[in-house]
Order: sequence, then C-alpha cells, then structure tokens
Amino acid sequence: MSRGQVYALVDVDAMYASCEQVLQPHLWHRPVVVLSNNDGCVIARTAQAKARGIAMGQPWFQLARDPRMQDVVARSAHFELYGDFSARLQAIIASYTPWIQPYSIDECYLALPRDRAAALARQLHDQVGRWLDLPVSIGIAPTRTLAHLATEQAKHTGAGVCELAEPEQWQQLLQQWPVTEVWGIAERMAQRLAPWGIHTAAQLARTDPGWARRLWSVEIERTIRELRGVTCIPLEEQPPPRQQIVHSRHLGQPVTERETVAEVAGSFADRVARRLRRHERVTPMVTVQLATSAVAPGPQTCTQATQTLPAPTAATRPMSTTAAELARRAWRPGFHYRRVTVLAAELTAPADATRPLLVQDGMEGDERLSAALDALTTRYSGTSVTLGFGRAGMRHPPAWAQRQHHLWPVTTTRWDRLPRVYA
DNA sequence: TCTGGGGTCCTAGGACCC
DNA sequence: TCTGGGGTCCTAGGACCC
Repeated sequence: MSRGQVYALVDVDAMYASCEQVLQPHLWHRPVVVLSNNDGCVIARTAQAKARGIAMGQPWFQLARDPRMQDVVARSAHFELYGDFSARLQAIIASYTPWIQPYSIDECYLALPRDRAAALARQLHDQVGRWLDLPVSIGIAPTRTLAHLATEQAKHTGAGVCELAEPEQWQQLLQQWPVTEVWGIAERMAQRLAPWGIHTAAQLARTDPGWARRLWSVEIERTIRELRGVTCIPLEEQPPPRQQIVHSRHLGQPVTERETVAEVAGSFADRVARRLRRHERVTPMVTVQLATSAVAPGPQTCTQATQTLPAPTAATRPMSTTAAELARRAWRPGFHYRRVTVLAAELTAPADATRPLLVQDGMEGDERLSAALDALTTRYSGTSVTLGFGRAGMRHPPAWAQRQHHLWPVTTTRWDRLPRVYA
C-alpha cells in the first residue's frame, strides 16, 4: 500500500440468497431467504424478502406458519456453493490488483491506484455482474473504516460504486449514519457512547482519540482516526495463520446415548482435522463440549473435556479417537444433547511443533493415512465418492444429521449436479 | 418440535517471579 | 502498625466481525 493508493471494499449483496438466484432464475425478483444449518433461522434475504419485513436471524418456523409469508421461498444453506462463488469472485478481483485481502466469504478489501480507483471499481462491478451474475457494491476511501461506510452507501443508493475521496464527502455522510453503522461499533459500545452525546458517526469522528483510548479502548481510538482519514488498520496481504479451528453444530435430533455422542464427536473431529491439514496447522489438544438446547424443555447442561495429545497433530485417527473418548467422559445420563462442539486450539505450524521425546507406535502411519485420505478426497471431489474414517453417516445420514429440507440440489461443485443449459 | 457457525482481539485480574 | 515495584504468564469474559 503506497501513498498513491486508496482502499476499496467489495461486498456481495445478500451473498447466499444471490448465489441461490444465480442457479435458480425462477427465483429472480422473489422474496428468498437462506436458512442457517438445521434450517433454524434466516441468515440471508433478497431485497424482496427484506421489504416484507423479514429480519436477520428470524426463526424459520415463525415464517413458515405465517399466512402472509406463504410465497416466501426458503433454501437451506449450501456453503460449498457459496465458497465456490467466493473463490471465483476473488480470482476476478485479483486480476485487478495484487493488493487484496479476502475478509469473509462475501467481502474483500483491496488497494487501487487513487487516480483510477473509481473507473476500475466500476469496471470490476460490471465484470462480476457479467461473469458471475452476482450483485456487488464497492466502496472506495482513504481508510478501510471509511471504505466500509462507502460500501454501505453504495448499497443504500443502489449505485453499485461509491467513492469518498475528499473529507467534505465523508463528513457529510458521517452525519447521516448512526454510530452503530461504523465498522467496529456494535450495540454494546453504542450504549457506552450514548451518555457522552455520541450518537452519529460524525460525533464519534469529532471525539478526541487519546481521551477515547483512556476511557474505552485502543480499538475505539483507531476507529476515530480512521473516520478522520488516517490509516490505522492496514491491508494484510498474508492472512494471519489460524489460532483455532472449531466445528460446532446443532444436531438434527437430540442425542441421549453415550455411544452416539461419541460417534458425533468423532466425526466432527474428522472435519476439524481436515481443516487443520488444509491450513497446514497442527494442534496439541482436543476439546469437546456437549450442550443441551437452551430453548428446549428439560434439564440443561453444558459440559466440556480437554485432552492433550501425545504429539501435536492434524491426523484424523488420533483426533477422532480422542474426541470420542472425551465425549464419553463428558456425557451424563438423562440429558438430551443438542449441540456438540469440537475445538482445536493453540495451533502451530507443523515444523514449529514440539516433537515428543518418545515417538509412539502408529504416529507416522496416522500421518500417511491422513495424507492418503486428503489425496483421494481431492481426486474424487465433485463426484459422488465420499471417503472417511469409521462408520458415521457415510452411506445414510444418521438421525442426528442436520435438517436441510430446503436444499436445492443444483450446484457448481459436483459434476452430476451441474446446472443444465438448453440451447 | 423448530432460534447459526466460525472466527479475532482486548482487558482485567490472579498467580507467580525477583 | 508497618507491608515496594516491576515484570510475565495465563485465563475468563466481553466485545466485535461476517
């Protein structure tokens, strides 16, 4: 990032819902919502769904029985599909600039030359529309915090691109936005700012940064400076290495049996191990947490157990067997378990991991086995071939598997489910 | 019956050290 | 009755992001 550059933020409008519409043209201009895992609540909405008053996080069962919402189309979340679109989007963005920081599945920060930023952003906006059929909004500004506001403004006006180049431009905008629209300021912080008469983004920008740091935190100080056009949060072109990897799911059905809980934990640990290997990290420990549902009747509990591994690893077998054992240890009779979490923390690069003094039998075999599993998974990705350890849910989904009653089968990530085009 | 999942960072306070 | 000063490390909790 040099002085002749500005920041831009590319954000896909209603990413998940938009991806569903790309493959299902009959959903264009319709109120569409995408549901969280287990078809629990709304996590994305098209403009038509927003106009109907459907809120983010609204439980689906409420909408489903509302007679006024009968024409709303629901789709189960299909993260593999959204991830594929995200990768395609990043590839397009990367053809415009080498300074790029993917921030989330639907957002990407980049740096552009100041004098051509708006023109390039417009070109990028149109290209994404033509190539991916996805609607994006792009904000341009001297800092990332201001670029975030610019993107909100671009969405708000429907202009697609919004550039805040001069202080007068963003100062005027800051007066219109409540402080909670500022990146890094949420409801809790807004409540602490209110007694000091800070309600709008402009009022926050006028606050003395040093005073704000003493009174609140260093993050607030940085946010204030960024709102004034001074860069405090630079672009990180190298994604920081992962410090922890979590797999946590609400189960499709409550689980009461000890061995079933162990089976769930073992299969979740497989997911964590695969992601560890993809990120080239190893973990020295596994944590398993078992919880009941807070909204279900009956006795509530949340127990967890942690085990240090013989050596830091990313291999499936030791992680799965350890997680299953931990689940057996944390399990208590009489509870309806509804959520299982498997956590790997204090991650390191494999080269930095401390090796044990005594190498235990089977350790190298575990690593080779995991490597072979990854190679086969890559070779057969996109087909109906699935590889895994053990017996959990391979052929038939187990009873505890998530509900995905609204999953649309067409996708860009499997050969047998590609969309068909008839000439 | 049915309310997501996956991350990061900061701060305060306690334990412990010399 | 008096009872330093400075440091590190760890953990829990809180807050934020999407």
